[in-house]
Amino acid sequence: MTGNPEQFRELLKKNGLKVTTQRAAILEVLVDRPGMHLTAEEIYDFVKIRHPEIGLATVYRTIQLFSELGLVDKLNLDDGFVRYEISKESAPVHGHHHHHLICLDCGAVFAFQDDLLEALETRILEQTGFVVQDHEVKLYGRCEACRAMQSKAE
Amino acid sequence: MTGNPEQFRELLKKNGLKVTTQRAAILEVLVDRPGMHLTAEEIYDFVKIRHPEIGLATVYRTIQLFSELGLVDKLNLDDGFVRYEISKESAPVHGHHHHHLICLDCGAVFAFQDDLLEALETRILEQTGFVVQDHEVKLYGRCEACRAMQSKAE
DNA sequence: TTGGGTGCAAAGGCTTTGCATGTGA
DNA sequence: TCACATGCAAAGCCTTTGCACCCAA
Repeated sequence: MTGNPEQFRELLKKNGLKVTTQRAAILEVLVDRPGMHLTAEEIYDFVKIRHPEIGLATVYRTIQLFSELGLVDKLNLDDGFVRYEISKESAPVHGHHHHHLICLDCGAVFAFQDDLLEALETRILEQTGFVVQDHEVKLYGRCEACRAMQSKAE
Repeated sequence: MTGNPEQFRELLKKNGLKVTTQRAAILEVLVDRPGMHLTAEEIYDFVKIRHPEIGLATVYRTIQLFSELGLVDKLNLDDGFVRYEISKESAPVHGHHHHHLICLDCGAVFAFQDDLLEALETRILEQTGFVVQDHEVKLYGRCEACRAMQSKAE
């Protein structure tokens, strides 16, 4: 999670990067909101509360940096925004941790942990010779709350 | 596949839409290239060969229309372009047909057919009450050709 | 000291929209 | 005829980039 400031400092230093107020502030916003899928603008707004001087460009640059360092995961819901959340893994390893349930009614996004895809990946390797390193799975449907509301309305 | 012009005319008429030269031309470009993932600009370039008068805006509008009609599937490779391919299903049904293998080395995109996810969807329903209607699966890794080239180089 | 980092504003690049004109039914 | 469709150009919108100033190390 790299909620540990010391780990964060080390990671940056190790890559020849500086530990700035802005970077720490952006990380904090993300660490405090695990599982939320924030756009750059939303992150910007949260950071501005405590650091009004920050620029949107810095948020974009920092998020991209964090993404390269493996600190955040990207999520694209095809609504014109790229979204970010703090990575489940702390290390810069491209682990298997992308399952998102997206409700077509209310737009809510849920996470789901499952490693069933390992079997699929094995089959792909056998049949095509393609080695899977990472995956992104988006499942569209209807969440429990929306289904309950719908059946009540009927 | 709706490679059948008659089906295409019927589908448009049924929705109160007109069968225009442009729409037919764009569909033809897509039908002739199954499994290719074309950007709007690429479709535009192909259509222009035979119909130089067409405008890019028409391509965007038509593709969006086709998407709503279920004639094309969208694919987002996070490179700034939205890509389209003719739908495997002809009907406006959101079927289960999204598995893409994306090579991190050469960028090639392969399709893979598999319904292993049905088991995952059942599990999700049981554990969360979320009903999955459609899914998009992107698997990132290394294709056979790139792996072969790599091992040869070493 | 000094090279990386930041803020601001301008530029980019894909996509959408307004509007006058064109055209299928 | 006439509502829908098209072309062109302008506008939108998210994101990136240029540049002068700033500040961790």
